[in-house]
Amino acid sequence: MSVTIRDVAHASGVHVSTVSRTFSAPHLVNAETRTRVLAAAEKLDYRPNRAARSLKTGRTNNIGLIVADLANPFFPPLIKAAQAAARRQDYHLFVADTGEDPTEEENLVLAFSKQVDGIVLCSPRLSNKALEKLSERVSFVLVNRRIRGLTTVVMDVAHGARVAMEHLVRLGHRRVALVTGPAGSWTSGEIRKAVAEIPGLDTVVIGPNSPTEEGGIAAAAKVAEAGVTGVLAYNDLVAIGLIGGLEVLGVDVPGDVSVIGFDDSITGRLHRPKLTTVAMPASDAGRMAVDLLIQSMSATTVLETHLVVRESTAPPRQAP
Amino acid sequence: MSVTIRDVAHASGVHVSTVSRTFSAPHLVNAETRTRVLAAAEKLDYRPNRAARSLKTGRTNNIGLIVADLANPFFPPLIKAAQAAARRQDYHLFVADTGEDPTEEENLVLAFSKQVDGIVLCSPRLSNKALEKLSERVSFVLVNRRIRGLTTVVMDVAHGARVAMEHLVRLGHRRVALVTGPAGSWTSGEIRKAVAEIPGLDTVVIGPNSPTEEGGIAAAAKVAEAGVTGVLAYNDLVAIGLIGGLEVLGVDVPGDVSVIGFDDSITGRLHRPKLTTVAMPASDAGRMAVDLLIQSMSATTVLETHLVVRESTAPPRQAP
DNA sequence: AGCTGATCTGCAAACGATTGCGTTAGGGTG
DNA sequence: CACCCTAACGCAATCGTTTGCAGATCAGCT
Repeated sequence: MSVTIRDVAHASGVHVSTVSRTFSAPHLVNAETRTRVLAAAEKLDYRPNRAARSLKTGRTNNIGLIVADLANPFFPPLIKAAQAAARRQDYHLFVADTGEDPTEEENLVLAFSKQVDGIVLCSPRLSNKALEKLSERVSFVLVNRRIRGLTTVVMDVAHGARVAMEHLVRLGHRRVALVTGPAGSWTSGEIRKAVAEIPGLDTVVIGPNSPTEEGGIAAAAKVAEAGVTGVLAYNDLVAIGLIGGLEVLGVDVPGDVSVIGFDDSITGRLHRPKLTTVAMPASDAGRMAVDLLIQSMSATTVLETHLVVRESTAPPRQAP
Repeated sequence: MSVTIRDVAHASGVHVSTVSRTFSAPHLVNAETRTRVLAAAEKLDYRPNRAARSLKTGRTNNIGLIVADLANPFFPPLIKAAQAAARRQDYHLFVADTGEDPTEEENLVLAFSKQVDGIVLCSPRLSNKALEKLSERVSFVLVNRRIRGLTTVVMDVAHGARVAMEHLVRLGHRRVALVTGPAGSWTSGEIRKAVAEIPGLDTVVIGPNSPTEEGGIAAAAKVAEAGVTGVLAYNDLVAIGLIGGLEVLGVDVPGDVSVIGFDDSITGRLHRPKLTTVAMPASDAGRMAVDLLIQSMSATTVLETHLVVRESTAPPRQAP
């Protein structure tokens, strides 16, 4: 059927092992032989059978990437960067989507485990215990979740949240709402902790919420009732949903309430009013995660975040 | 190392072939034996080695999905649906991104070809000839590209374009611009042809353009100079970029110029002014493409599009 | 000439599953 | 009772590579 190492061996008059070596350990074969083999391989259009290779070696040259929701604009840049990094080193990337469901997350990890050299797990919702257990079966890198002993790359959301809140304080806001994400979200927890430590700020926590536009819309009424003049939302989608919801309630952004998002996603960037948001280094995270995986390094990397001030924040209406 | 079919055979007192059969052809093994084997497999936490299986069978249970740009909001819903459809049938999905580069597209197809049972190729930029050649090496389904003999699922963009233009005509517009996509784009060509056939409409074609926000911004000046009162843009990103660019030039949308996008992407949906756009059934396309691939059916499927009228279109300022 | 080492290549055993074929046991039929 | 048939299972070859080991060749040195 398809052309194998054996055909190449025949065509170039050497043993199969020599052909194998010209690909996987070129320095072990004579330069002249090597060119002869390569020529034959080229002529026959030979491509190694990866299944056979990984059966023998135990490695697959594949990586799995698992995210909560492919359609959430936060992830595509991360996936894109991860794919590019993988491809640069001759790895291929499986991508899957848990639909925010921890059980499905576990199933996916198990399903991938026999077929990849490692998994990049973004914003996992599984418990620490479950993740530690899984890490015995397959190596992985966690993104935006910190667990002792597991290699992780996290974005400094605490810093981002602090800077965002300081921005609101500087504008004159004194009472603000934190519109959080889903219950199990590590970043949501980090943000909450960071904000609690900020002095001179009265904070009301609204959540948990779905990390989508709908989540933001649903939270609008509570925000309006909370008597706040500023909001830090879990992500850009929530911020946008919230702005829309507030608009319906007759609350103007940024006139009556200032809103800050998280992510700096394309959807947020193109929204009007232009969203003030905490930029997350999603591309860097994707790239670093697969690089760490391929080098099978154990490390915990912290990536910086920064505030992008645009038009959804302003001083409160009756400034003190 | 890891637990194999042999261990399960030992533990349940049968031959390996019986174990194999309890998984791949259960009806061939006695019910009692089967439960015994399954119990042993469960206890040992056995998972079949897919590399070994595909080495023997020649099938991989993997599918490749290739898109032009992962970060373009048009694709994530398609990818999400494709992944879900694949997973439902115990397939896994490789995802890759060509960066709009035909050469990379070909490389990816070749790289995937030995490792998947088929490829979903979205909006390919390769020539018909090249695609036909490639289709001899690996089976694939084309999305939004029609080639005789290859199985495809396309969205009826011609219909969408006609309806969009009729919408403009009904509002009173007589001279409109078509802001096209990249040179090799099949959909761009279809739209162009469809629009050319519409009577009573003076159309100026502006392009090719990058299918991004930047592409739209770059086209703004030409649109402003073209003396048109309506625009059909290649996609939502281009439409949004265009609106932004026009705004800078002091042209109001929809006051001075009406703009229609394509895709109905999340980014477009959340934009202000709310974008009038042609909705594309991206999720359906993703799902259908992988279903067709898995059933290895040869077919050409046409998916409907429809116009979503929102706020970026209005009658021209001085109505006739 | 003989020895040592370095290079290069061939040999053959794996890796873990699938599958055509052969064997066995048991039941049904004439 | 002899026969055939079927269901259930074992046997062993096979998929395409990799890799430890050993043999062959040759240069350099004593």
